[in-house]
Order: sequence, then C-alpha cells, then structure tokens
Amino acid sequence: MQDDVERLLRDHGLQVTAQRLAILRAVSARPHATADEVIDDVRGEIGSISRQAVYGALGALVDKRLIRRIQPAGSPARYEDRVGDNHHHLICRGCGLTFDIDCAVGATPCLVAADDHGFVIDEAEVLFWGHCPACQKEAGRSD
Amino acid sequence: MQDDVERLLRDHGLQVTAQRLAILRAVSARPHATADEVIDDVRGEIGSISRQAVYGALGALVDKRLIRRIQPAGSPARYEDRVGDNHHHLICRGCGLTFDIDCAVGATPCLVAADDHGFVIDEAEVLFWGHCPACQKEAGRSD
DNA sequence: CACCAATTCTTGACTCAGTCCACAATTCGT
DNA sequence: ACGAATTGTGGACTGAGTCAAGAATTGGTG
Repeated sequence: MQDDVERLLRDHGLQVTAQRLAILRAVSARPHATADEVIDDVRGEIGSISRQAVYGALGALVDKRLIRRIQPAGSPARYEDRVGDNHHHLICRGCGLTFDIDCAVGATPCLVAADDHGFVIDEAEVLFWGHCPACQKEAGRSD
Repeated sequence: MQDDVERLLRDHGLQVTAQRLAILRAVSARPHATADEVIDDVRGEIGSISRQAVYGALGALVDKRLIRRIQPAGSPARYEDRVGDNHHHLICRGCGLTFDIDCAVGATPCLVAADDHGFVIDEAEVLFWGHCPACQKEAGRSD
C-alpha cells in the first residue's frame, strides 16, 4: 500500500520522496490535520522536516487534487484526503473540532448558485458553524 | 439617518463614538470590506484611527450581529452589513472579488446538516469558489 | 554504476493579519 | 461638572504562511 501512494505521486508528475510519503500518510491518518500537525506527525516518523517542505508538498498535493484544503475562519488551514465527493464540514467555534458532513439535501443542490455573475464555479464549500457538546457547556456558564 | 446608526449602537449597549459611526458607515458603503479597507475609509473621513479601534469595533459589531464577518480562505476577513437573511458568497480564487448570492434553493435547506454530531449549529456558511470573468482569461493562458 | 538536469528540501528572513497590553481619552448617567 | 466604565491609542508581539538562495535528492540516460 506504500506502493499505491508512490504510484499516486508518480501518476501526477510528482517525484517520490520520503517527506511526501510521510506527509501523505499523516494527512490520511488525521481526518482534518493542520499544517502544524502534519509537521509534527512527519517529524515523528521521519525524524525531521522543514516547514517549507510541508507547505510545498501540501500545496502540490492540493494542486493535483490528491488532497483537499479547507480554511475555516480563525483557524489554520486543514487538509484531508477525502476528495472526489463533495462533502461539507461542521466546525466547532469553540475548539475547532471538525467533522465531515455528507451533503444534507442529497445530490448537490448547494452547488448551484442562483446567479453566477459570469463566474466559472468549481466548488461550493459549505461550513456549518456551531458548538460541540463539550463547548456547549463552556459557553453555557455566563454568556 | 446618522441617528439611526446611533440608535442602533445604543440599543445594543454600545457607546456611540465617532470611530464607530465611521466604521459602520464604511462597512455599509463597501459590500465586502476588509479590515484594512475599513481603516483606510475611516481615515479618509475621520482623519485617523488605530488598527485596534477598528478590530475592536468590528468585533463588537459582529458580536451584536449588527454586521457579519466572512473569512474566505487565503484572504483577510471581510465585513458586510447585510445581516438577517442567510445569503451566501461567491468568491473569485484569482482576485478575491466577492458577490452576494441569495440562497439557491429557496428558504434555508442548506442550514440542515444530515448528522449534527450533537453540535448546536448556529450558522451555515456557503462559499462558492470560482473565477470571475476577468480572471478566467488570466487562467486560460497556459495553466 | 556514474552523471546530469530537474525537482525537492533546508534554512532563515520576511510579510500579513490579527491580538495583547498598559495607559490615555471619551462617553454617559447622575 | 464628576466619576466610573467603556473606548481608543500606540507599540510590541504571535501565528500562519511565503520568498529566496543554495544544498541535496530523484530519476532518466549511457
């Protein structure tokens, strides 16, 4: 299965390096890893890696659509390897906890904008904001 | 109509200051102003204002739901005074140009997540990503 | 296996957006 | 007008991400 990953990289015109394999593995391992978490994970596996290598690889991977980048407000970008299906995200305002949400209404009704202003739309991102069970208690105190 | 704004602030327990009035006016004037644009506009009207005053006021205003903050990926936060209706946004990946989009399907079907994981959801944000007419030409060159 | 060009990684400085802090100024109720 | 509380100011600081130059690695070729 390491081979799969190698092939994946090669098929997309990317060279195979220890760093990239580790990065890809880290992203797969964590559902919604931040760049920092990826760095940590990779350091744990490979020993060390530079911040740039991670940003560079992540960027290349996103470019090739091998991973998806989501940038919720007020928190660093997160990466996930669940691509292809257009699922959405549920994010806790308190702690940033993120869940995948399958499209609520069924197919992809949300993908259609009423008026596209001449844009070529390539993605519709849906973010559900709220508070997770744990943070609901926190918030319930005095606010 | 200046009075309206003053009343609005007072009704929400905020003190009325020249800075806030100018900030509120700046946000109204520009559909999707960034904090920096607000600072510029306000400086033009009032003469000077500190970065903090703007962030502080904007934050307070967002708290009171008098304005809405949207934080598209890769660009600074933007503020708009169109609140109450749950409309969405169409953003150009190239230049950041932002448009309002009325909810595509009608009421607020997008507000319902299939599985809420116990969260209390208070907002569903929909971002349509694409390229505006101008940036389509740019992108069409060699990429 | 050795070589070379292209790609990738490392290091470190830097930007940009936003926040934190302590102190001064303003607002508003009396 | 007075005083407490809310705001604004200035400056240092953080966090996330980018830029650039040079070193190391990859992978195709002989």
